[in-house]
Amino acid sequence: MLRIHNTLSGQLEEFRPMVEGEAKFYYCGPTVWDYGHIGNFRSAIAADVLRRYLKFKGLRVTHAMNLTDVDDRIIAKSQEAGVTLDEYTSKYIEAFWEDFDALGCERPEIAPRATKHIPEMVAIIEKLKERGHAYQSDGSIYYRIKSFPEYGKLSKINLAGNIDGASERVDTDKYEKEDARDFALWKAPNNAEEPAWDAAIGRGRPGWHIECSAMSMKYLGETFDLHLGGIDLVFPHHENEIAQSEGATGLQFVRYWLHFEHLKVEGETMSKSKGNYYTFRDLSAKGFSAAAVRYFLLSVPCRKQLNFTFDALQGAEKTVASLRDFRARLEEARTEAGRDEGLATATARALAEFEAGMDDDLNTSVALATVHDLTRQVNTVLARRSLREENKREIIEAINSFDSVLNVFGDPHPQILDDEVQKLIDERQEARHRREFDRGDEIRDQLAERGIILEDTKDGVRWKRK
RNA sequence: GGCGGCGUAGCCAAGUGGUAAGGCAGAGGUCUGCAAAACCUUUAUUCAUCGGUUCGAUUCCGAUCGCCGCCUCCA
Repeated sequence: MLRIHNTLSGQLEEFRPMVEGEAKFYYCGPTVWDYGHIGNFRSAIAADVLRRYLKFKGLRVTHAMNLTDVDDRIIAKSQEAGVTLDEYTSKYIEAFWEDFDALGCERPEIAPRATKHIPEMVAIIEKLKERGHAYQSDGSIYYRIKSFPEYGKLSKINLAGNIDGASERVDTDKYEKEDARDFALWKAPNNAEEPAWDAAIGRGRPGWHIECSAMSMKYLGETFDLHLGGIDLVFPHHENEIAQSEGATGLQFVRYWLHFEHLKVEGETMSKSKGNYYTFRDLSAKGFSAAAVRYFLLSVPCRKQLNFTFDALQGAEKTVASLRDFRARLEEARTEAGRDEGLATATARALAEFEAGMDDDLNTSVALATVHDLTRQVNTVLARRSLREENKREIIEAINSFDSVLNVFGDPHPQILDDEVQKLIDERQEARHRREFDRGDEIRDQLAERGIILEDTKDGVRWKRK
């Protein structure tokens, strides 16, 4: 029984999908120009872990996510560069999916783009106007917050009080709005050159929030199970999505809202001005593996802040290597027939504890702890070379189950060595048999320089890539 | 000013009203020709500080200090 913290109720709730055996969720992805930093990927990986866990639970998953490909900044930057919106955004979008794949995330079923869904947004805006939730002012269209009394139910925000308290920072005169709290659904172009769309509601471009309402409802239905995103989206983005969607349909929009906490870097906010802003590509350039980055980012439950440090990432690198080696050693292990009951019990218990941990609001820390407990126990048996056939099969199955959710074990099947390296390894073995250890060590060093690490075991020599 | 989150060993951290998971690093050992890997042992009388409630608090309450986020445009 999966229990998740629902931002809407502020409580831990049992997750019950609308349709038995099926889960539909939407994940608000990053804006194209900001796609690559590790905070965004922490959220993307958290969404991936949820997706994988729902499948682990036997649910059929429909997952949609977007990358925002139109906003004021994108428009400004594309104009600066003298290219079309599409030309400007496509390189970021390609790069995003490359990183997404590298980090072991499964692609969503649906990855819609705002710029391809203008008519759907316009349709919602028209409906909102009909129902009195929207009004036109100066060529732009705004949402009338007064018309939606439930406004604030997600973020629990008390706008009236806040705007008074923070009034010195709100320049209300700047807007042609009935109320400072109202937000734009459709924006009139600032100038004739600006990219814009012609629609029945006028020439313009969509406001930020309307795209997610339009695309999520188009692909997942007017009411759907889960909506996820970074905690910074709670207000105003998701609050406004609720106002738009529920205002237009009169139905509950989303049943469970999940929000992921932010990443800190060395205890501080990650920001470009502080010089502690890291993208996944920055870390790759420093030699860290995607597997280690993934492991680190998912090692703490996504509802908790996580402090990124290079020490911790270094540690993740070691851990991930040992998991990968463990899986390889397990697959290669020689066995005797039969089944050790103690180990079988430990395997079953690890699976149960893993699931219990994940069921508890996706507690990946607990899930990983059970994985480590099991691998240590199995390593002990492997070291004694006393693994039984039945146990091996069960343990491999358990590891595959863990990894179907976490995807941190890496590829168990070693790549093929080229002939030249194989020849050196053979030569070293012969030298060692003649007890010419200097020659053997020389070859070992030589191979290490080429990134191939040798380990001598009772069953012969093993190799792995650094 | 309003609202919320956090502060646990050198690092990343889980967690609970009943006496501190896990990973990395460290120390000692086993194995090895030497390594590597793996295993074994070990590493917080203590959970920011100070009070309170309780038979008992790291866990609940209050205060203090420190860090993070939202409250404005933009994703």
